[in-house]
Amino acid sequence: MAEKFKSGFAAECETCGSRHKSIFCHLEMGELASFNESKSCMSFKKGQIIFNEGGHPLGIFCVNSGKVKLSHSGQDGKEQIIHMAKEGDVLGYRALLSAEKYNATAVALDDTNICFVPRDSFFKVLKSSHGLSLDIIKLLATELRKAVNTITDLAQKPVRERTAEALLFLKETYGFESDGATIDVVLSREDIANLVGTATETAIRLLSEFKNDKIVEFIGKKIKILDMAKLVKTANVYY
Amino acid sequence: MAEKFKSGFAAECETCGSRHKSIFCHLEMGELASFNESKSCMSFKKGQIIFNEGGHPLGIFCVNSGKVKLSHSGQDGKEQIIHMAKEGDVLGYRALLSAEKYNATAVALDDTNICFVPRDSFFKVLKSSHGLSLDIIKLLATELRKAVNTITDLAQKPVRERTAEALLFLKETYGFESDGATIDVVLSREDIANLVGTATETAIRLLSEFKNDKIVEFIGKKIKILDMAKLVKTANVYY
DNA sequence: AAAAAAACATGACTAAAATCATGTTTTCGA
DNA sequence: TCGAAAACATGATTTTAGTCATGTTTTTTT
Repeated sequence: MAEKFKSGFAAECETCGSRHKSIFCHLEMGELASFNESKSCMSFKKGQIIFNEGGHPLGIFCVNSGKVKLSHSGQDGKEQIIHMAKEGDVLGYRALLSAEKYNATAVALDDTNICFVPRDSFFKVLKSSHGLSLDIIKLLATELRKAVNTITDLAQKPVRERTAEALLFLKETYGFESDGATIDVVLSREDIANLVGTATETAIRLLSEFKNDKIVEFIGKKIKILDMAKLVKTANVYY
Repeated sequence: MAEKFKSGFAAECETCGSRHKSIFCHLEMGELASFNESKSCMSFKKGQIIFNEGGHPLGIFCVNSGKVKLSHSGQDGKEQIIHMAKEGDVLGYRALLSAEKYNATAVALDDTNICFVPRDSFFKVLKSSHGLSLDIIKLLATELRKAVNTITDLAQKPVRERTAEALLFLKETYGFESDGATIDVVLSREDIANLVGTATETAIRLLSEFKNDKIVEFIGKKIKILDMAKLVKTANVYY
């Protein structure tokens, strides 16, 4: 039993708080027990790689706490951030479900606690639980809509608007700190550029402009939104 | 019985040739019968709308013959083509499965024959067939990977490369005519631009350049690939 | 604490692609 | 079959964003 607490954080899947925010929220206790028996818990320090693009998926990763960026490598190795994960998110399921290699690399942005559920366990439960299948279908279908919207944005919106949109996205994903205005995530300018799909210098310049326009303020490495209305207008979205 | 042949083309789902190319290829005869009873067959002339972005999905569309473009409307109504469908493809399932409105508009590019399977029928079979769920999961997961690759391309590759890539994509999707070189689809330059994610004039110019470079030739409204190796190189892909 | 390495910032320049303008060709409907 | 509309084409210009260069600040490492 003691082995389950290797990293000193995880209890049982049955009582895991993150579960209720995840695709496993509808699982029954018996099904969870199957996960619990086979799962292993891991801690990743900021910057550590959770899995690598091109690798073979051996299971799924349930984020218990922390933040994770998922990025896909383009032409000359330039990375494109395609997802930002937080507590309750499950990672690595897409590759597993389509029986492909990982199409993205997952890197911890924070110290992050993750439970790993091996492939066989996951598929065993998936095969027995039609409800889980339907939930996964819903998740994938929703992700696909988001991806299509991102495609249209990239094809049609100028970098300035997309940069503003990225800040709104980060706010939606990670929320504000207790001051109700500072986005609760630390990213380098390069990460922001890779999320927006632009050059690092351009992202830096645009964020500086937003600062001059009193739309945002930099609090250490974090970004505080001073004028949400103006940010939304800059992003050119109905928000 | 005669009602089933309204449009003079469709027989029974059980004997439908398109089925084997579709997500329904693993369905059993009993399950197909359920589709067959409730389905209705429709014909669309070139340019007709099959369903509209923003509309509520009432069922799924199985393409029996013909070609369909799926496009998502951006900011000022500029359309972004997000999928090109052909015989065996199923349309409208994403919105239905995520219980959302259509996120794209489907337009026939050719005279197209389509079977419509109403929502309830589809879900009835989906609920009873775990195999179908797993096939749909696989389909969605694969579509999601493709979408992520498109996102990276749009963010990182120049228009010239993406235009060449679009031609390769069209070749993959619709194949060649009997001459083994002419892509078997008719698209306007505007459509190609909306597929690439660029201005119509830019698409026109680049295609003219490809013609001057002896990479392609225009045969009426169709595009003939003269130098595949050069096209692949222009697209900057390992093909 | 000093040195090295990232990360951030900004200016100057270049290249890419959009926009605007105009003309020609093709397609389609009356 | 004629006229209008749509599609195609191409030149000129402008805008946008990328690249290159250099300097400063912040972090990290020794």
